[in-house]
Amino acid sequence: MTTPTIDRQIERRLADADVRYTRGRRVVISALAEADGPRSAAELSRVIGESVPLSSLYRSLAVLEEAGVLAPHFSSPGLTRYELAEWLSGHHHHLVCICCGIVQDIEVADGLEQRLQEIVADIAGGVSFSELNHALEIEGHCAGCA
Amino acid sequence: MTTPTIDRQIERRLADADVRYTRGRRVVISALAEADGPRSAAELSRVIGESVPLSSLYRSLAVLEEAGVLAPHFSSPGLTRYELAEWLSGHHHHLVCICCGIVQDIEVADGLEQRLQEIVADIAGGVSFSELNHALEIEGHCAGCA
DNA sequence: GCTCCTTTTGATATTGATTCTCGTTAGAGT
DNA sequence: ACTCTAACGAGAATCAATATCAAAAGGAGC
Repeated sequence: MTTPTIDRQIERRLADADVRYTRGRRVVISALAEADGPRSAAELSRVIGESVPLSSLYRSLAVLEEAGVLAPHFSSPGLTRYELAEWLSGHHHHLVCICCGIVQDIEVADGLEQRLQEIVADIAGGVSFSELNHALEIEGHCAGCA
Repeated sequence: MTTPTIDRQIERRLADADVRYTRGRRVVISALAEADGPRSAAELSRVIGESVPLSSLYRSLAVLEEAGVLAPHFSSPGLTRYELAEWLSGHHHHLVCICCGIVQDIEVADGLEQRLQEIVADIAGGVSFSELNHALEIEGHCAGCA
């Protein structure tokens, strides 16, 4: 369930953006907060039920992404999954199942994460992009598909 | 353009899979070999022109992926980009433009790549996935969008 | 080159995720 | 409670991708 802390942070962020934190949007956030990885509109709808119609669900996801509360994630053909933005959930990486497409969050221990940051900084030094972020995706077969 | 070496490797792989290396498929491979990153069906079609209709282009991409010659890449909502599989193009990572979605390949120097491998191996050790592959995506703004 | 057989092609219809439209409803401030 | 604007929700529209199926092309044997 959504922690009170996260909920208050979202309330503040949405208020700053003049976006209302309505019932439907709270339901979406709550479902994503309970998930252990990014979820698509269809996956969320399955969990949430009919209390939020698909068209509203899609609009809520778009609005919350626009406000910086959600981040999109792409790993399966033709659909977008969403997760809480990193300033809410903490920096993490993903395990992606090649077989069924499900995505699971992983925390990386501080020491490893720091070494990763160094590598990314080294790479970013020689490149024409202005670096903002990095994502390490590890692909494999999940327990269910093994 | 497609190098003769890569072309011969693909010929052999497709022959082994009983899949013909037809004109349309050669055009697709050639366009992807010239690109400096993954490309979608629409992007390829723009380059290739009308000599390969979209329906055939999509089918070629699916067949070539099935045969292990192409690998899909997801970084923009609602579309799949393809690139030559790593056994053809070499292991590499990606720069993803947050703004326009374009993806550019990057080579990572051997030393850095080795450190990256170590980190991934460390992470994979404590996880319920059978690890097969890793991908480091660096997100930022490309030169055109900066 | 010709025949037969199988794979591939290409125009079109279809699916599925997502977005748009627009009249109705609900929130926030007064 | 009143007003004004943002949000909702049902359905239509869009767009990438897939399925269909008759016609064309590749390859093997003669």
